[in-house]
Amino acid sequence: MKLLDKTYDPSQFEKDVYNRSIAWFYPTNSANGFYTVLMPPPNVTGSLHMGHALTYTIQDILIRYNRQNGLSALWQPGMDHAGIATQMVVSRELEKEGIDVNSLTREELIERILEWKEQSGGKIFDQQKALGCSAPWSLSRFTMDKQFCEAVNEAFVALYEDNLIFRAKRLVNWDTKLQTAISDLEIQNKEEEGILWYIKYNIVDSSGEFITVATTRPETMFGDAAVAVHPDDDRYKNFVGKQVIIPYTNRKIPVIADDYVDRNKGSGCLKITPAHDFNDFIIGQRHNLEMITVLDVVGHMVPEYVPEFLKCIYLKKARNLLVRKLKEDELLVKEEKILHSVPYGDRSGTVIEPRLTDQWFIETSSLAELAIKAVEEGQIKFYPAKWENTYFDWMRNIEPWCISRQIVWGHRIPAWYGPNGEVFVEKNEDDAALAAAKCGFSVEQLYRETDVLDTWFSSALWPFVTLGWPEQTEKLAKYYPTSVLVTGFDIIFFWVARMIMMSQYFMKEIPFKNVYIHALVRDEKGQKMSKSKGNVIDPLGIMNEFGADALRFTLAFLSVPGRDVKFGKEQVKISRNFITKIWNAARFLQFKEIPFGIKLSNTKITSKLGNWVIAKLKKLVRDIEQNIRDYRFDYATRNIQFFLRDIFCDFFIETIKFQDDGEILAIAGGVFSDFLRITNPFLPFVTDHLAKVLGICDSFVLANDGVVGDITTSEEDEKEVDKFVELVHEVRSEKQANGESDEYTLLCEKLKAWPGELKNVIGIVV
RNA sequence: GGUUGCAUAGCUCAGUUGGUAGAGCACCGCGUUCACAUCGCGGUUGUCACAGGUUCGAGUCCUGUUGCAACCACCA
Repeated sequence: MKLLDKTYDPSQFEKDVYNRSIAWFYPTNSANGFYTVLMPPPNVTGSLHMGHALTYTIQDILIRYNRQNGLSALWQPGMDHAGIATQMVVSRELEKEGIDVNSLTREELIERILEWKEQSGGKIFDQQKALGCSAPWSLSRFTMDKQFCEAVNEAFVALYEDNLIFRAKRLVNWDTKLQTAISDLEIQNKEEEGILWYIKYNIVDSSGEFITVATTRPETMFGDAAVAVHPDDDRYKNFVGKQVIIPYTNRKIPVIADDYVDRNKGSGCLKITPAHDFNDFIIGQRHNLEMITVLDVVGHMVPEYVPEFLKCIYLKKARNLLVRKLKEDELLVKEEKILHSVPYGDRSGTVIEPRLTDQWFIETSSLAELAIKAVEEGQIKFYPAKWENTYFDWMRNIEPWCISRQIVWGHRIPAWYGPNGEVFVEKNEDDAALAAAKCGFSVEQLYRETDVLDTWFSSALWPFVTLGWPEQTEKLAKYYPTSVLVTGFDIIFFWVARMIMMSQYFMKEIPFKNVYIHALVRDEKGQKMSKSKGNVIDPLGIMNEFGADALRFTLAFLSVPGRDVKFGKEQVKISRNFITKIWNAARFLQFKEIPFGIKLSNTKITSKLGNWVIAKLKKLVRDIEQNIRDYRFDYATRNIQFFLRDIFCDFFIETIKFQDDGEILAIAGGVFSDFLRITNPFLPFVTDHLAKVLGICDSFVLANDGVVGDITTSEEDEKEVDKFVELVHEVRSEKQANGESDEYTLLCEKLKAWPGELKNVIGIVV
C-alpha cells in the first residue's frame, strides 16, 4: 500500500482525482428516481468569480449527494450568449485593436464575436472543473447553438400567434451609448445631486404674463406638448386653455389641467414631454398630445424641433448651452440644487433616456397570473421563504416586457416586413416568403427585422430547451420538471420569474419545485466585491493556495440563509486546517494498519466504544440528510466538523491507542470509510484521494452503499460512553485547575472502576 | 414613499417547537507520550440594540423606538 504523504498538499492530487471520476458525472440509466439541477449558464465571456464558486459549490453538493444516493442525477451545464454584455466586451477588444466597430457590417461583427467566443469562451468550464463541479460536460448547451435558435423561434412564433407578443411604438428606456432599448430591470437608479431649473414660458397674448416650469432636463423642453397645472390650483386656473410659447421656437403649446400635477412640487406647473418621460407619456395619451422626439439614437438633439444653436449637439452639452442662454435672456427664474435619483444603464453606465420607439413586447399579465398561482399554491417553494414576497411583489405589478434589442449579437427576431409595413412572423425565411406571397408580395420585397431578442428571452426557455424541447424527448420526460433551482436573489426577476412564466406556458408545468436563493458573496468587511474597489478575491487564487476542497467547505460553511457571505482568507485557512485534520487521521489509521471498507453490517458489535462511534456516525448521516434537504449547508459542514474532531479524533482515535483489538480496528476503518463517503459531496477531492490510497474504492461518486449499513446500536452503550467522555473532561479539568488533588485522585478512581472495557482507556486522561 | 431583512462574546457568526446563552478566531495557561504545531488539553469572555407587553419562564412570541442593509417605486 502506498503511504500517505506527511503533509496535505491538494495540488498533488486534485487534477488526477477529477479526471479519474469525470466519466461518472453522467446521469445513470438504472435509478430510483430523477434529480435535476439546471446550472445557471455563465456568460461566454465569463470567468469564475466568488459568486459562481458559491452557487456551483452548493449545486455540486446537491448533485453529488443525490447521485450518491442512487438517483439519476442530471446537472445540466451550458453557456449563455449574454447579448449586450458580450457585444460590449468584444467591441472593446476590437477597439483596442484599432478596429472601428461601426464600420463593420452585422455579419462581420457577428463573425468577430464568434471568433472571440472560440478562443476565450468556455474558459470558465475549466475553472468549474477545478472547483470540482461534477457536471456531464459533453451535454453542455449554448443559447446560440442551432437547436436552441430554432427553439427560440418556435417559442417566439407561438407567443406571437397567441397575441402574447406584440409590436408597438412605446416609450422605452434608451441607452444612448449602446444605442438600444433596455428593460426596466437593466436600469440602476443612483441618488445624485442635480439642479432643478425654473424656466419662464410666456403666455401667448398681449398680457406679458408667463408661467414657470421646473425641470432637471431643460433640453427636453423642445419636445414639450403642453404645460399642465392642477385643476384646482387657484394660482394657475386662469391660464388653463391659454397657450404658452416655447422659448427660441415659435411653437405654441396649450396649458392644460390634470390632477396628476402636484401643486407643491417644483413650481406647480408641469411641462409635459410625452416622448421623453414616462408619466408625461401617459398624460400625453390622456390629452391626445403630440409626441415629439428631440433626441436621436446617440443622444444628439434632433434638428427639426430645436433652435439653430442646439442642432445635433449631444444632450449634455446642449443642456449647458441652453441654460447659459436662458440665463442671458433672463428666462431662468431660479436654479435649485436637489437630490434626485438618476437612471443608469447597468451595462453601459450611461444615463438612460426615455425614448419613443418601435419595440417588441411580451404581454406578461396573464402569464404572471399563473406564475403567481404556482407559488401561492406551494407547487414552487422558495428557500428562504421570504423571497416569495419579493417575487409576488414584482409579479403583481408586472409590466409588458420589452424584448427587442438594437444590437446584433443574439437571436434575430423572426419577423419580416412587407413594403407597406406588413408584418410576417414565421419560424424561418421560407415560411415568411410563403406567407408574403399569399398577400401578393415577392421575396425581394421583404426585409427582415434587424432587432435581436433580449438575452433573458432565451434564458427563460432554458429549463426545457436544454432537455430537447420542442421535441418531446425522453430526456424531457425524465428530467423535467427539475428538482431545484439554485441562484442569487439578484436574478429572481430576470430569470426565475421568467422561467416560471415560460415553462408554464410551453410545458404546462412548473420548471422546478424548489428555488434555493443563496447569499451574495462580499469581502470580509461586508463590502460588495468590485473591480473598482479592488477587493475582489479570485477563487482560482484561493484554490491554488488552499485547495478546492477548502474553498468549497468554506463557502458551504458560510452560506447561512438570509445573510450575506462575508468571505475572508482566514476562514479558508480554517477549512484547510480541518481537512489537514482528516488527512492526519487517515495517516494514523494507515500507520495502525487498520483494515478499511470491511462490511460491518453483518458483524456483531460487542464493544461499547464501537456502538458509540457507530451511533454517532449514523447521527451524522441523518443530520447531513436533513440539512441537505433543508438547504442548510452551514449546519451540514458543522455536523461534519463535530463528528470528525470531537467524536472521531479527540476521543475515538485516542482510545484506539490503548485498546486496539481486531473488532475496534475494523470499526475504525469502517467508520472512517463511511465518513469519507458521506463527506464526499462536500470534499470530493481529498475524500476520493484517500479512498484510493487507503484502498477503499476508486471513488465515492457513485458509492451509495455504506460500510456500516443498518447496524442497530445500543442506545445504552451510547449514553454510557457519553457519560464516560464527560467524566474524562472533568478529570482533565480538575487536573488543570488544581493539579493532582484529592478530587483528581477520586475522579481517576471512578474512571478506573468503570465497568467493561472503558477502563482500559484511562491513559486518555493525560 | 413601500417592502423585506439584520442588531447575540473583542471579531465572524450559530442559537430550528419559548425552558440554565454556544462555536470558530483572538486571548491566557499547560503540552512535542504511536496521526496531527496546518496540533492537542484546559481556561477567560455576554445589559442577547433600546422600551414596553404576553407568559410560571423570552435571545426566541407581540407592539413600539433607534441604527444598519438590501430591494421596489417615485423623481417637477
